[in-house]
Amino acid sequence: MLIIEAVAELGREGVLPLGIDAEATRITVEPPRDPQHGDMSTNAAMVLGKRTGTRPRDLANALAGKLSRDSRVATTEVAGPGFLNLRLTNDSWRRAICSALSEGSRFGRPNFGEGRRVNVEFVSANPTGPLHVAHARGAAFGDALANLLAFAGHEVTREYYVNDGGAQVDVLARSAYLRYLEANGASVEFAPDGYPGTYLIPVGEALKDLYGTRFVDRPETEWIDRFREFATNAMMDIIREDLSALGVRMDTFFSERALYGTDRIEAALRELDSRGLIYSGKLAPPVGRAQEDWEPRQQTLFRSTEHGDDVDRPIRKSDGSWTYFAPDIAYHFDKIERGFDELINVFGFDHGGYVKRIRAVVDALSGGRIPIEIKLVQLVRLLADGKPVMMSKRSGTFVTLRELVDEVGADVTRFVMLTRKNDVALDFDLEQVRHQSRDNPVFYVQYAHARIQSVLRKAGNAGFDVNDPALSRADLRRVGHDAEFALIRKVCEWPRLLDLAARNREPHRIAFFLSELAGTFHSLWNRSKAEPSLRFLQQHDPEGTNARLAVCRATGIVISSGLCILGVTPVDEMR
RNA sequence: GGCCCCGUAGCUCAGCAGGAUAGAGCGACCGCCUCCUAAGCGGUAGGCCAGUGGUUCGAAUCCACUCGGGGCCGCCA
Repeated sequence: MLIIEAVAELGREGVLPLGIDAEATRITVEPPRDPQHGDMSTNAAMVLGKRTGTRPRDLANALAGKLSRDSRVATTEVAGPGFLNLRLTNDSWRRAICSALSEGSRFGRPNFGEGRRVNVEFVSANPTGPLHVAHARGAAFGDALANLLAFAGHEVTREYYVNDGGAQVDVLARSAYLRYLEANGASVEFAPDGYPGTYLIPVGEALKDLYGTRFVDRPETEWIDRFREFATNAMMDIIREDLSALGVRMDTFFSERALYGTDRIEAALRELDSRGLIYSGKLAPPVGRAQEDWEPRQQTLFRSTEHGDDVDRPIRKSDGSWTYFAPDIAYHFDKIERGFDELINVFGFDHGGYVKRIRAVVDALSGGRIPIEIKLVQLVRLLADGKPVMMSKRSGTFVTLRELVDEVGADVTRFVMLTRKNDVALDFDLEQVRHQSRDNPVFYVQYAHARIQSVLRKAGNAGFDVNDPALSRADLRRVGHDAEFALIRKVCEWPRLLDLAARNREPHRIAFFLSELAGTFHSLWNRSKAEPSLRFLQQHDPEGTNARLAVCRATGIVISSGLCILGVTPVDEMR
């Protein structure tokens, strides 16, 4: 927050004459948990007192003397072991609202990204079928994180790694072949590891339209390449549509298959080899698990233990072919070569075992220069009538992203998916979001925004100028009630919250904050029923109305930009 | 056996780059619509922050261990 910055600087200035290093990093200036303690609180005296051997309370008093001369500081108070509590003048708060109005959707934007290029890889589901509910969480999280980082000044690339090179797409091709035979009138039976989902039926029909009976009863070698490519493309079309239904648009789809036969994999391995990280050897059998059938085999290994992994990882099978890990190495090498300053991967929790080796690869290939963060997204349980909805991929009846979005809408899906930190399991209660009530956090926030828009519409119709430039000139001395200041203070928390959310890669904080802000707004709204002086629109008092409209609009700006970061549409009215 | 996540009010969860008396919603109880959307709001009750040690002026927050719950791990991707 601007005010925090200002106070922090003042704090340093105030401390300097006392001969203390201003770069003391453990000094914090933040709003205290208990508002009774003022608007801002700093532990500076306690931290510095320790260093200099001065009594914290004496230091705090000295600081208070300096700070109380600033025009923005209303009162200072030394409390507890040496906290210095500041109360800002009402004008400081009013100025913050004005700056919110003049900055509009840029209000609160942290700029620590400084144009750094960040690659956010997310979803990256195998192209073997439609996206399901867990992917929806990864998509909502990854996209919101990308928005958040972009908002904080990063140059963000959203990327999807298409695993179209492994055995699973052969299985897909065979399943598509069965549907193709079916379209040609045969009766078929799926292998236990096949993909029996009905989404391949149209693919089989399309293949029949394309090839007629040409590949019926022909050996696999004749059709597998064509069928794999056709089916994979069809699946990626479905996945793109699924993402689009959720409002997610990728910048890049990176094909694993495209790495093969181009020397890309070999080049990445040469790079590792040049760093002495490739060797031929045998892995020890895993401890503590059934190992009767363990046969040590000679294979090519990556010395990932040099970079923090628990064991070295195979990159060639004993028959000389690549493991799935080999193209992963090449893929991350490619990202590094594309010049990103930072990599972020969003994985499902079932990929927790790959975190260390991916980190090791990036660390090794970039010589430790490119930071990579891997965010694991925990599982989602859908609840209907308070009971988990059964999701079975095997039977082909798993709940798809599309079904969920069709049922509750993209906005609800995204918001609810972001009401938990990424690494905590999430219960998605279908019943809850069907109700338009306080239970439904999406509704609650949307409702606040709709009320704000409604007020502004009515004000506009009544002849008030509700454009931001006009409102930013409002005389905010006309607002001063506690309930109004509660809202103003909440709005002013936005920049600090954004900064924390972006630095910690925690978009869920925005969802929680918006709920709180909406609550503060609804509270003021209802106070006005008992106290008509709090009502926004008052025809007989145009100047006061302008001032209250300014606060109202500032709240709307924050809700709107918060929702946009989450990828949720701010609505103007409830229907 | 190893690794990852979690354990905070009856329930669902915030808070965790250490800070003062631990917060919110739901549920329970008591209230509030001649007035911009009551699809809402106010109030009351409710806690050994799993446990034990450690670091610190100060720990729900950091570290170690223990106990509980969930998940992942073998040239399958």
